[in-house]
Amino acid sequence: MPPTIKEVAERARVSVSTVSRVLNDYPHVSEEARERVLEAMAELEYRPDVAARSMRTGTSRAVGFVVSDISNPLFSVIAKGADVVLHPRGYSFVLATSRNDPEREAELFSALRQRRVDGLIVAVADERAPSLAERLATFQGCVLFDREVPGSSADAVCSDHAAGMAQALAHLAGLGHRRVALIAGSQVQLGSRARVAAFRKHAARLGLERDRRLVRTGELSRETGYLAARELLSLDAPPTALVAGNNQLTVGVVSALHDLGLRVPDDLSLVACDDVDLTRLHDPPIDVIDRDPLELGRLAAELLLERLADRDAPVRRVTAPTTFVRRASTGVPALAEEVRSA
Amino acid sequence: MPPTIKEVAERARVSVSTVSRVLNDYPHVSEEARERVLEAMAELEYRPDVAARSMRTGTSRAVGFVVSDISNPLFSVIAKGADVVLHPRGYSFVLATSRNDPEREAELFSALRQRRVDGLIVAVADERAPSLAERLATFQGCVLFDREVPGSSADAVCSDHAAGMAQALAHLAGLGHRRVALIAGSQVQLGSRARVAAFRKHAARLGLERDRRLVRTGELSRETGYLAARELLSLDAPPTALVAGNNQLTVGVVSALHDLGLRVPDDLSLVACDDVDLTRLHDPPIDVIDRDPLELGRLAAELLLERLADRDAPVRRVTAPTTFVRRASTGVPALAEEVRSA
DNA sequence: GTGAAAGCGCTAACAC
DNA sequence: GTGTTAGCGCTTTCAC
Repeated sequence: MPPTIKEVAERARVSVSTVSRVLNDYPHVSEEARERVLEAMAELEYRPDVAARSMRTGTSRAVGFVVSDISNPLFSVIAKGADVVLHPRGYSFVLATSRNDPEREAELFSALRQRRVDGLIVAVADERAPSLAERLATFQGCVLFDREVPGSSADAVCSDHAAGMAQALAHLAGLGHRRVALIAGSQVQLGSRARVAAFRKHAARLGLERDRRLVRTGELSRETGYLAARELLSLDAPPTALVAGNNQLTVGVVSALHDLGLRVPDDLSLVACDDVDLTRLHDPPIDVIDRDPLELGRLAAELLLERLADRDAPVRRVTAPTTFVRRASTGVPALAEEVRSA
Repeated sequence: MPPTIKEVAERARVSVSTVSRVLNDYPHVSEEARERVLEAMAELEYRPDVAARSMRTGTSRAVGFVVSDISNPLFSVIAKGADVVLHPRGYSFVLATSRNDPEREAELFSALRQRRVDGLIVAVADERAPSLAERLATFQGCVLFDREVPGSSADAVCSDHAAGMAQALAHLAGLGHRRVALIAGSQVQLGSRARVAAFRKHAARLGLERDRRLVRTGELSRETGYLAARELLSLDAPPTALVAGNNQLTVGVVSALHDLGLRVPDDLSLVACDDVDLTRLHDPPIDVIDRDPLELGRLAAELLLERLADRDAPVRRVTAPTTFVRRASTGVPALAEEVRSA
């Protein structure tokens, strides 16, 4: 059994209240008492019981991290970034995965509240889920990742998807592409929505072909990426360039190209969203719209800590940059055109 | 404020003990009372407070997951697998990352104990860390992943590294390789130790060249993989085949080959340990010694739950299979020999 | 500057 | 079959 505050008090020959005061850095404790207490705590390797403390104070120094799938490298790196700032501040990290199912997610929120986690870092499955804003508001703090919940006053960290998409499309247009396709996620999540909107806007501005069939949305999975890529490439007039709107979609797209025996960039130019080992070490390396997920995790954690420190601070939504990284998966469309007409 | 057991009791016109009995499925409750309680709980959306409960019972229905780095896909997939079995049983998942630092890890154990987590799933940083066995024993249950702690009676789930390594080396030997190198991790972790031991044993059995310089051990990082690969390839007599003993090492090795302008399998045959997107979608696809990390996570969680259900059950160490998956990154050494002598 | 004591929400004796 | 109550380990008035 771990030592209790009572044992520390006895050993230090003071009352439990004095020990508690030392523990919580209260001012009115004599130097002498404080020292005896500190000594006793060290000798017993005393650590205050979190459950008891949280029952008294309503606070637990734990935060929930809710994402669709922790094995997605984007989320696992964000988790790592958040941990980097949370851990030194004494916060624990409760992981929960929603599988992108709003009902399961609601259940997770409930369980996390029951655990009295102080705050949440969460990429909600569906921004329009019923009474989501109210649910989120039951936590002392909540930071949305790349999401926007109607009616919610939650803080958020988002990415400037438009900037990277604009650069990528400008690059493709400059290369001579006119038929560019996008595979993206569901429109109930800001991240995917922003990518689609930016794609449409900049495609129009750059004079790319407007063809609704060139924009596919669906689940953010490998399967969707695979199927969408195959469908796009079997169009009468297939695209000469493709943007994969998420790391899982990219995996599917690359598999599809492989199965079809198509080479990048000769047969198709490819741009991925979010940099992972696969995009960096692919042969040839894949152009990406990149962002810094470790930094996003850090930012989210910092926002959350600030919120927990001051519930009444103004709502903050911070936007982190994305940039287009040129590598070797994009080229002139000429060859692809030839291949097609051959 | 969430509803308390008292409010439920009042609403159901029973005492708190009856509510508690219903909550904990005690036998002696009248059907009528039970129903009124259930109804009241539903109406209030009551969820028992975990802190209060855990203070009373000493149990928290939370487990700690301690690994070096959650962004390593092996660990994030194991986490996912464990979550699949833990979540439906009502357990929460507290994530903690050690960065492979035994001191930090000890600190994490202490924090997790303070949180009263019931059990641990952990890949310890250093099996020989001082009083590690005792530390682990302070938890009601503990499952080691691919580790063996001297003097500890913790359960464990391990991989049969020897089997996959034997198959891989037999394959390479069959292709005609005689100089095969291994890059692996530190010897204070069973996983790496087993791979090195199996490599040495089967290399000897198959009559491969014995050259100490061909076995490199170090940190399980991309940097180590990169540097070790470059060193091996600049040997007077470089290896004709290479086994990368971990997914991070593989990333480094592939980078090194890329920087050196070397192609697989023409210039070097490559076998990786653990299958990831990179190995599957590399051009050419990389041969791997594979295992099922999702299943490993499930297994670990099941072992832990069984331990928590019966502290006195016999210690269990389960071993899951590994298999060599032939793809396209290994070939006859002939060409490499020519290249070298040219 | 310090101690005594109430009480956070729950479970588990114990009494009836 | 049900209610009363002590107490888990802590924080926080309130006295002194």
